[in-house]
Amino acid sequence: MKTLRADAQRSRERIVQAAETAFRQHGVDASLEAIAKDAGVGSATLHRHFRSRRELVEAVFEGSTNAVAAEAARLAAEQPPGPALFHWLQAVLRYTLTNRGLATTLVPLPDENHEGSCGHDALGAAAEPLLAAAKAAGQVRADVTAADVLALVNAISLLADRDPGADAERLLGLAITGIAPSACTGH
Amino acid sequence: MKTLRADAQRSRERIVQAAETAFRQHGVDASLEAIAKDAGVGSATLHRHFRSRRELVEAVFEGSTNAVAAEAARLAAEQPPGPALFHWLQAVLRYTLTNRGLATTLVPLPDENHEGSCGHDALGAAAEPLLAAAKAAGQVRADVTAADVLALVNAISLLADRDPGADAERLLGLAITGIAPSACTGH
DNA sequence: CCGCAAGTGGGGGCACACCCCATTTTGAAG
DNA sequence: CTTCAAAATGGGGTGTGCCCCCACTTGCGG
Repeated sequence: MKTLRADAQRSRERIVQAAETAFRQHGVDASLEAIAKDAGVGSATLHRHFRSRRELVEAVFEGSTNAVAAEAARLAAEQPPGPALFHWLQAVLRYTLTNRGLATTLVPLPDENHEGSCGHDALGAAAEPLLAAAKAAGQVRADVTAADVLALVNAISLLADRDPGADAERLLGLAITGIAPSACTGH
Repeated sequence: MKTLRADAQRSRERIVQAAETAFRQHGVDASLEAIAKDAGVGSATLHRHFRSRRELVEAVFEGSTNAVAAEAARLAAEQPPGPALFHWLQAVLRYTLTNRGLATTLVPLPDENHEGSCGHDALGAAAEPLLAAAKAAGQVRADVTAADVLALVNAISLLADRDPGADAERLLGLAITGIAPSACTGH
């Protein structure tokens, strides 16, 4: 990033702001052209700043995603490892639920060259220490990874995104404590 | 349903057949117009038979969904309750994974007036007895419902749909046996 | 103050969903 | 077999949205 020109920077901010409003009102599938018009820029400008809808969505939610990631440290300091992890996962879930469509952009793009932009990474990094602590305390199975728990939360978010009738928090609770306590999954 | 006219019936079948091919090749987001053309009908005809893309998708997958539902009975007869349930859930998961995009249509439509068409119902009905048996055998927690387990499978399907890197079967295993064996979710 | 690269936006191309309505097809009654 | 009204059809029109081209404007280092 080689220092955007001043006017370009302004355009970018206006677009993100307009997008934030539009996403809140019409979901993340809001018309990009409408966003451009609201922002007072041409659609070409929007497309130059954000090559894809996804990029725009990530820019809009970057701040709040980092805030949720930061929450992890706070919880780790205030609660024992097990509950800290659980409550943080709940927080992540609630966060995605309050922004319909956000869940979709938190799952890593399959072919992404991984330039670190994806908000998924921030959450992954935040989960790591929480999970490690919970494992050390023997409250979480040793063979579970941060990617696993995040994937599960994300999966539930995606479901709740489409089916408002689903009780996402309940499902998270079930996934954590397990549906079948006795391991009947073997042979 | 008041007996479609013969030609209408023929059109309908040709559309479903063309759609099946198109969905396999381009996913469930394939162009409806292209499907209509392949089927040799006008786009208006397609839209009259299937008021929405979703309706068409459901028609295409109706048969195989019922087949998976039927599989439940077979497993129940051949295996003890616990493994039967687990293996059937695995089967449902694999089924959705082999048809990218299918997972989306298996989640019930929020406002649907529930005319029974939704393939979700068939799976729900199939899950019920399996789950009841597993509960009776004490291999599954008593507070879990059929809707719960299916929701979890569906959630994982949705995730895997978007992130091919996710190991869906592994996640299902985790959700069933639980991430945190000791219930650290309390207070 | 100048020049030019960075930045801009209107408008065009394209693809798709969805619908209107003149026309054809069906099938049952006479 | 003829007739004909209702059922079914499909070409084409409309609207919307994404994306890009390219002539034009603007910030800013010299």
